[in-house]
Amino acid sequence: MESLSNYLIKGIDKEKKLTLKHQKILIAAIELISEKGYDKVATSEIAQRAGVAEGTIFRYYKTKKDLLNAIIVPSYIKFVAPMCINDFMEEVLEKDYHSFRALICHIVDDRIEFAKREELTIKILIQEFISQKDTREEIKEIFIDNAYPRVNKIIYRLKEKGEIIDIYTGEVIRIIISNIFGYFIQRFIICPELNYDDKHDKEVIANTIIKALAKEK
Amino acid sequence: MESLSNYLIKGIDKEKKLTLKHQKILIAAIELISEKGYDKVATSEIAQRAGVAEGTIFRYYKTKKDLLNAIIVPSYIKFVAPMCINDFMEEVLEKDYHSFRALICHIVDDRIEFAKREELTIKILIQEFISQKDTREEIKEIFIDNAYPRVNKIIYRLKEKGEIIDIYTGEVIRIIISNIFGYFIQRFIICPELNYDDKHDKEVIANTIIKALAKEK
Amino acid sequence: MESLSNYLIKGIDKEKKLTLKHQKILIAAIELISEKGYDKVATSEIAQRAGVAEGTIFRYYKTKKDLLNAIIVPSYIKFVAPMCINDFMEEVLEKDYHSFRALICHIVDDRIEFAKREELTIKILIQEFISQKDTREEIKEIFIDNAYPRVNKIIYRLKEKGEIIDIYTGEVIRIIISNIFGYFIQRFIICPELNYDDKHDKEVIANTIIKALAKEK
Amino acid sequence: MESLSNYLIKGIDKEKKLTLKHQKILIAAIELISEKGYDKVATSEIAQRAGVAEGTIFRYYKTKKDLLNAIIVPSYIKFVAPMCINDFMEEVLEKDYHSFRALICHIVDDRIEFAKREELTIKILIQEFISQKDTREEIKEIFIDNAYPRVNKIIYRLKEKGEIIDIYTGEVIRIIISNIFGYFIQRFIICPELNYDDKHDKEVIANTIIKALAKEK
DNA sequence: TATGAATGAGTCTTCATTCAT
DNA sequence: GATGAATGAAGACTCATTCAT
Repeated sequence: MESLSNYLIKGIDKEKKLTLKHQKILIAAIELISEKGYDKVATSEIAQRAGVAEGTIFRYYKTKKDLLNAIIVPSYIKFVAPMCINDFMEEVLEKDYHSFRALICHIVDDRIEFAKREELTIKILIQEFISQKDTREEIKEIFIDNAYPRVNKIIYRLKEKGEIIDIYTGEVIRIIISNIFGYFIQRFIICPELNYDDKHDKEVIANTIIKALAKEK
Repeated sequence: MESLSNYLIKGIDKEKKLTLKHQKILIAAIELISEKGYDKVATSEIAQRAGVAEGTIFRYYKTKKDLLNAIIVPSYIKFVAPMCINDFMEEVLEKDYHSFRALICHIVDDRIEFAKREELTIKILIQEFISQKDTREEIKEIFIDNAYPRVNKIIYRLKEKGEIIDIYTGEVIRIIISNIFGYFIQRFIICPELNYDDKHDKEVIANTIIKALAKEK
Repeated sequence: MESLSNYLIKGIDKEKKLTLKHQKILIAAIELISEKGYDKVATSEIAQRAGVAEGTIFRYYKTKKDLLNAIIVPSYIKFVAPMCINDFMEEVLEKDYHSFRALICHIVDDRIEFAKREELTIKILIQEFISQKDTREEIKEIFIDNAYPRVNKIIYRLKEKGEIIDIYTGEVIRIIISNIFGYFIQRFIICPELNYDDKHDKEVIANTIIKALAKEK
Repeated sequence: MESLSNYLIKGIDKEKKLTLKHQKILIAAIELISEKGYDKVATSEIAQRAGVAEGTIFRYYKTKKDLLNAIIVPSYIKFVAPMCINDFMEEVLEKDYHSFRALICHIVDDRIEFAKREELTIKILIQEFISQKDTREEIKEIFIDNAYPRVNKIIYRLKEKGEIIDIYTGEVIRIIISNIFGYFIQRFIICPELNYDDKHDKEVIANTIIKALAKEK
């Protein structure tokens, strides 16, 4: 099985030009896995929905697990990527009095929009992250190597500027992630049958995080 | 398979006096499932760790799924039960200015202590709830039937008294649950290798929830 | 496993005084096996319906197969017995012109009455005879050893007297049995939901056999 | 499991070109089931005799029961089919004085020849029909839907023409079937070790049926 | 004598993976 | 590249039988 790290390096630009069959396989896999979960989907089922022979899947992915990674990892990376881009954060942080609010509002808005676009893969990402130990370990590793140092620096800066309260970085991250992913889980997994008012929801989530973290002045 | 609702009614006190083998099976199952996840554990493996013939498992549980339920459901019920007890909440709510803070502090403290005691089953509960659709549906149903009406009433009262902000009940619940379970997931699933300072953590979580929900006065 | 022959010898008078539990086991077994077939009934099921512990069954019958034999064999023996009793047949045969008709009518009437009384065991007998090779072999052996010589003699006598046509004994037997058991199979196995007019049915069956076998004069 | 009715419609011509392994599986299954009965044969045993992996069986038949149906149903249909063909019967019935005799002789001859060709499947058919309730129900249903109306009409016609005695259709059918299948049971199941003189046997069976049913003139 | 918990071999079935075409 | 038949290990579950109490 190829490791997630490999995907991180060479994975993304792979998507340039997939063959039609390859695309169909990916789409079928994403649909089915998001419906039933990785372990509950047979490769034969994916092949059937993709209109492809079962063997063909194994031309593109040496193992079933690789196929899962091909779905999860890019999605994960795209999800975390913004936090790895220097300029964006820096810029936000240099701004005026409202910068922390602006930062959180931006993150919440951006990530919810992203999750709406990639609903199925986000759903898979969450489910596999929670239930598959190895997937979790690999994603965790990617996070620690790539996103964490940067995020840590940003949070450190915010604390210095007196924008946020003085709790551990891990806690700040947990509070942000819990509230955003708590929403995803409610919306995409527990109650997908309800209607959601994006604008209202974003506001509530952003406010929750801001009130929890912002330093009272 | 017996329905979860049956467990709700008659399940808990069942644990009076299990035979030794029965206990061993439960313990082995809890350990293994919490380590690897329900689908990844074979009944033969459970039997082996329990020092019991495979067939013996099926004397106690008609199906493997029943065994899972015997683990998950009591745990879930005990987790949710406090919210179903009238007196407790009522009492807290009648208190003075600090009542909402007291309520949240109590819930957070109580549930974290509970989760520490039942770490393995809580872990299983979370993982299966997220990854198994049917488990989720059943638990959801129990919640809607039993806890929701009561919780709704309490939240309504808090809103009336001007203690908490005016957002939907679902959102209040999500914020509370996200932050508590977000902590559990971090502590028990993602980073179980770290040390945790209970007192500090409870404070941070309680504060997060309170700041997010309390009405500014 | 005890052989059928043993039952033949010592089996019947066994029924003198069965304990209550023993009786209940037999009754439960007969009901269940006639409903579902020997292989489809679990000993645990029999024990349950009999209100007896599973182990108790094995006090009375060393194996499950022995239990089946205890049901089948007496039923078979009672079914075949009349043909082994000298006096009855002799007597009939000595009678006047209508003797062959009388014989067949008597057999048909007698065996149908018997089958009605013992419907469940007859049903079991037929089913197991057809589907279980070893049961069949044992019953066949009993027939060849006990009933056949006698029956053969009777048929021979009837041929001599010009009452019946000159075909092989085996064929005579087959024609009689086919038509009687064909009726049982229809009545008890294929269409048990219909109502049956005993008098009419006996007539039809007897006539069928008589017309087929009687020598035209 | 595909319903028997589906087999009725599309099943027969399926046999065009089975793969070699498929054929081997069918042959092994037919042999083993006819020897020991469906319930007594393990799929692993079939696989072994067929020289095939056990899993291969399940590529061709979703369940073991489906495999049984694949054997029984075509055999049953071919057995009953002649009675569903208009022209044949019509033609026979239009004939002269000997038409009823001709009809029965034809049926007896034809069906015995068929049974000789398909001895093993006929054996399976009989055994499973008698012992498996669900198989019986399905075959019964097919008979009632397809063959019965046609057979009923023919019998009605024969009665009108004064060819046969006035008894219920069900009885006519039973007499015919009992005598033909009684022969099969004797020949293929009870005493397969004997030699049979086809010509003689056919005559005896046909005569039995004719004498039983024909109206004396 | 009666129990019923325990056994473990045996059953059907699934499915990721391989490979000859 | 693409196929899909074939594999066989592994899975959940059943049940006649035993045996300590």
